[in-house]
Amino acid sequence: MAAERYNPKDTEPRWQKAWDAAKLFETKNEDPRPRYYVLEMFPYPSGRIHIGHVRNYTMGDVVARYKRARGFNVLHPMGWDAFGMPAENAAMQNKVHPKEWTYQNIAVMRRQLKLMGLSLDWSREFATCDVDYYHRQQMLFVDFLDKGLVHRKQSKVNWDPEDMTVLANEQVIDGRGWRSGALVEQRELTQWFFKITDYNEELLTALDGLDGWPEKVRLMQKNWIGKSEGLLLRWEIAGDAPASEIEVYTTRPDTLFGASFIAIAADHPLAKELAAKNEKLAAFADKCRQMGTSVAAVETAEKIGFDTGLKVRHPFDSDWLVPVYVANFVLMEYGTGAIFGCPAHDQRDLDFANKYGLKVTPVVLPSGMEKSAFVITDKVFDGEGVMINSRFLDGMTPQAAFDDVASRLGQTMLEGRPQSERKVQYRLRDWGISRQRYWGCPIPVIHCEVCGTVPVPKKDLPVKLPDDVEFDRPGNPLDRHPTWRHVNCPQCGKPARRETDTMDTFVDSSWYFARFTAPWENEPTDRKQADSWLPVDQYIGGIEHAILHLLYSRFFARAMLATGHLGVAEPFKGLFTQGMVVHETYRNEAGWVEPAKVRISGEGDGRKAVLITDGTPVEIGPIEKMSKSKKNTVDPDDIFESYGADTARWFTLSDSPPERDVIWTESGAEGSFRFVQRVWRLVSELAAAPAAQAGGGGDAPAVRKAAHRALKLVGGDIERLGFNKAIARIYELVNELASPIAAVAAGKADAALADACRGAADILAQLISPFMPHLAEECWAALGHDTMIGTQPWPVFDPALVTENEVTMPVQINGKRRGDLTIARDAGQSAVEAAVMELDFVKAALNGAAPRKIIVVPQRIVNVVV
RNA sequence: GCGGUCGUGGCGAAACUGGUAGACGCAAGGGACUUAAAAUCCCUCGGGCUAUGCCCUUGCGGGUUCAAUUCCCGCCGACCGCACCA
Repeated sequence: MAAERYNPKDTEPRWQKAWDAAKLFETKNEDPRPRYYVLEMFPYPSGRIHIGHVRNYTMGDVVARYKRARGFNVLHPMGWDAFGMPAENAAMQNKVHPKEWTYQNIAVMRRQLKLMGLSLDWSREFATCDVDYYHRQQMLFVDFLDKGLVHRKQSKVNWDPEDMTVLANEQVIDGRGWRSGALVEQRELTQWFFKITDYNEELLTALDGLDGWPEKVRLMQKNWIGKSEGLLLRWEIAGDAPASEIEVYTTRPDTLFGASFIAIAADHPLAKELAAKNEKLAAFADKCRQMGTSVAAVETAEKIGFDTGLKVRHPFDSDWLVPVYVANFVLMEYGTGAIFGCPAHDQRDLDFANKYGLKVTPVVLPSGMEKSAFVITDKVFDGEGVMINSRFLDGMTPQAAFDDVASRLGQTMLEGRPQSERKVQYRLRDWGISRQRYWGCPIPVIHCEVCGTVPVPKKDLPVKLPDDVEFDRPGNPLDRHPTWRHVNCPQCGKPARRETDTMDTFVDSSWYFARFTAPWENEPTDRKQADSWLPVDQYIGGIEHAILHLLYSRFFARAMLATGHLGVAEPFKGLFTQGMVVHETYRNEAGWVEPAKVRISGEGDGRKAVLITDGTPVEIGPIEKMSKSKKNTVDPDDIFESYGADTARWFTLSDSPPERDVIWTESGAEGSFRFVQRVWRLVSELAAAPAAQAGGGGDAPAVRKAAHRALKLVGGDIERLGFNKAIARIYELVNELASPIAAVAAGKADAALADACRGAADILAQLISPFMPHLAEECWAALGHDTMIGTQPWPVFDPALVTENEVTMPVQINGKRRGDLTIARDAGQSAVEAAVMELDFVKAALNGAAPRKIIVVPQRIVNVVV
């Protein structure tokens, strides 16, 4: 009667085949049931999947399987974010073509993902480097161009000297390329840009409606868009100068009477003109530019300036002359490249003023402080208060003063124009998408000397990447290709040349979710299908994409809406950012040591690690993100091989909340595997139990109650993506079922208990099915069902089974629990009070006196205050 | 510097909307079964004490409340994002 051990190597491939044969996870667009779209961020085909992918895709799969069981027509597709630099690096290092390298990796990773038993619709699979896909992306580009959403301009760009390509602002992290880590340089280049700034206000305000997104991500996007409301303010230059005025941007016009200098950027047109005639200034400007290239320098850089000798007139007092400096902390890229400095209320201005001995006049007095006691030395005041030293603004709040200044200067004229106007400024810049690389989507444009830049006509699309390219030198192979770039102008027919830049790979991932809804379509999307599937109900991926990919996709949806390819503006209704899988690190004199070679003993501070082979000590390092260099990786294939996919799936969702990192431990994985075996043992023992029972007791209602309670809680937990909690509930249920099932298996229970156990086991199989689908199928079959559990509806929770007529409430004396009271569920306040007064420990506490108060929270708690 | 998140046993963590703090898992210790091992099962597992009970305990210090891990104020610490953005 001893049950055989569960063998995932046998069951997992068997059930995967059965699902495939039944086409269980292929989604039909014609299916009339309500739709649910769950998507995990598609992987870059780097070579092999890592355990982080396992966690990410398991989360999506749990949701997909659960929603399917709840009666939804679920779309759960998979594809490959397949263009990008690593393929070219591999080409250069290993003499393998990027295409070959990429598709080989895809084949390996597809096989690995299939081992996981994910309920994916593989019939919709594509890679972004498929001609079919980038063809449609080129169609989108041409339509965007036509609609004025793409433009070409010369600008200062971030140049990654190692990857020899341009990077978007979003791809520069701490002054370094996000992929290469090389220090980024500034270069002037002509580039293609998507006009994401056309949507800055909308991208900002629509964030409020994204209540299915983590607050953190919304905030990060909000800060990235960086809206500020202020005033453009024109200052007349006194005396002879190359210009007659300087325009500044300020968010604090209320502090205008605290102004003590004007500062302009080294790249400001006026600064350039002055520098042309002033060698010292030119040298100073050069110094500023050099400092500007590295963020590290900016952090420590001192505020320095150069007095131009120019003076401007204060807008409210033409006799008040303010000096003009060129300063290193003013950016040409933001606002007008010129500011007015109010040292008392801006820390940078104060540092600058203190260095150059400029006047510091406080104009906002903190509420409740005496004017005489208010002194600014080296720390500014930037809080709320009341205006002082500001003539007609005195006594106002800063907000009122802001409005007063805006309205007055909006009416005074300077050279025929209002002296100021309200201006909303954003930090967000247009998205530069040109990359000087081969392995990307070609930008479908032709440069003609006569006609200018001409989009490739749609009938001539796709512009295919040539296969015969050389990677023997750095730079863009498309540029060096002998024939590819030569083409006749589609307008005039004269010889012209192709654009050789390709698109940023973030373009590819900005609309793939829409393509999945109809990947066979000739147009980029099938409007009917896209509109009814989108927005994605639940999107799951890493927090590292909080800005880049998620902001670009939101822009793309709007651009596709404007060009008629989509009917929705927001691509992702629900967003979940999952944590990583991390692992402890180990090292000895020889360097990092693989976890598999280490044995651990002891606990707490006394934990010790030794090398298994010779017992020499190993230092236990910090828990870190898995990386090859620290050798703390775990290969999913090894896990599948020794424990099976179900164990890996179960473990990566156990213990830690999904948004937090989970620590991979060998003992934890073994624990999960033990649980797999435990479930199988219980189910198979129950299935093998003798039909004739010897009678005798067991609490059948308690078994049913436990199962239904778990059913209710696990369902709720999955809905809220509380996978770790759902798993804890399932453990609880199994603990509760263990001894009743053992009794049934031993033939020592009556028919009622046996019946209750079979019902509970059915429920258990269904509860684990989203997490461990292979085990669930095996149990379901063992329990005598001839269906697949993957086709079964989620069981209906029966509230009557979990409510009881009596409740047990804790009873507190002065807020401390002293005992409990079991009483009818619907007992009223007075009945509870009366019952409590009869309890011995309450009588003892009262010692004959009457209680001061009795608080009764029905069905919850009683507190007696003495 | 600005903005945000979070501090609970040896460890990962639970605790619905202010209502029994530590569910569940890992590790550890003890025991049963076994010739033995594996597997499995049972018990203990925040700290203290004058121990059938009582006291303390959710980073620290205050406050509100009958009642605080949860709300408020002030510190300390960790992590994340942005960063000369006017």
